[in-house]
Amino acid sequence: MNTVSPLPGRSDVAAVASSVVELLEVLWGGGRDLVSAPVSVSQLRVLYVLENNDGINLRTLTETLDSRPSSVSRLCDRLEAIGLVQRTASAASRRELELHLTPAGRTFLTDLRTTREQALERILDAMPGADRRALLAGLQSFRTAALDTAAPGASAAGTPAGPGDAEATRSA
Amino acid sequence: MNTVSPLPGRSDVAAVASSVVELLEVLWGGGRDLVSAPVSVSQLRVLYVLENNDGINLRTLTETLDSRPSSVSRLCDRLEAIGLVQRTASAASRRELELHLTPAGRTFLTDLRTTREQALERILDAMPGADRRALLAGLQSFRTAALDTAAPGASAAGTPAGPGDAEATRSA
DNA sequence: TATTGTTATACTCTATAACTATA
DNA sequence: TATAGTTATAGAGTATAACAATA
Repeated sequence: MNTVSPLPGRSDVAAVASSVVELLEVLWGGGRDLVSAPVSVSQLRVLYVLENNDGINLRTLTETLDSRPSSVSRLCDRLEAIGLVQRTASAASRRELELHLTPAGRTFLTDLRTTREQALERILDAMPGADRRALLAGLQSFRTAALDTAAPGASAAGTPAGPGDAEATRSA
Repeated sequence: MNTVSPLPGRSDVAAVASSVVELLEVLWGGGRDLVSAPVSVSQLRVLYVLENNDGINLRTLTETLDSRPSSVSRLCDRLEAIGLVQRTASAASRRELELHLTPAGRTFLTDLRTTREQALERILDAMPGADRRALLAGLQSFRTAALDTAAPGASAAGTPAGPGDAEATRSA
């Protein structure tokens, strides 16, 4: 039982912790520039929501972010300008629109998560293995409780399907 | 061993988790409006730093926040205007100044922490006691590792003296 | 008339650059 | 001259209100 290589689920811990932080960002309101993101935190929140709710309209996105239509419209302007998001016409109604993550948008999120988890792993490396396992168990349980408690029926953030996922990633 | 009242360290967990998030906010960049704070996250970060570094000058505060003097100067303008921060003349040099948290500033932070920890406790209540204890142990260890790894010698955030503090809250 | 999305306007936050005053 | 702090000025984010288009 060493602290170096053959440790069970070291990057699992990083993945779960990362998803908890993402949860907190949407739940509490957001981070800032986080790593070396070319997008702001506000824009990042948009990407998170679109990742799990592809094709939603601006109104729904606004409500999910607990923001205002004008702000979200401006956000989408810039996200579309840098090619991470796309606005398309809605099939249902001609006054609505569909918001989509572009392939570049998905790639960006993947890269961001990798960067974050690597940063977390540097810290986790300095922790005793027992503590790391305790943290993993605790965070998994916390995430489940947070999802059930604060976001009943909403699937705003949280990585689509984390490695250590045994419970409800989205409850409803 | 129930989940309701006589649980060991339930608010300890909340306090430690809250301080970890505060750590992440300064370490990673910040949250947003968080609860119902009358101050922005940027202003909140200033308060955090001043709480642990009373009387520092604007240059040092700027470096700690990894920002620019002009931005921080504006931030202090507004924080001073709402009475949470005070600028005083420096004893050392006539071209420097000392930044202080006012009593109102300290009260604000105390109230904010209470609000946050209550919000956390609502989630923690939904967790099995064993998971809660594991989370506590894991987060304490994580915080220690994060302080030692990412901020060697810096004491930017982290509640002054948390309940479950056994290790280095500030390392140098 | 109600709803979706946008634009008009204003304030905060951030940053680069220019400025004042010390040292 | 170098440093501490403050003002320009400009871009991004947010919000309220007014507007166009659709239902």
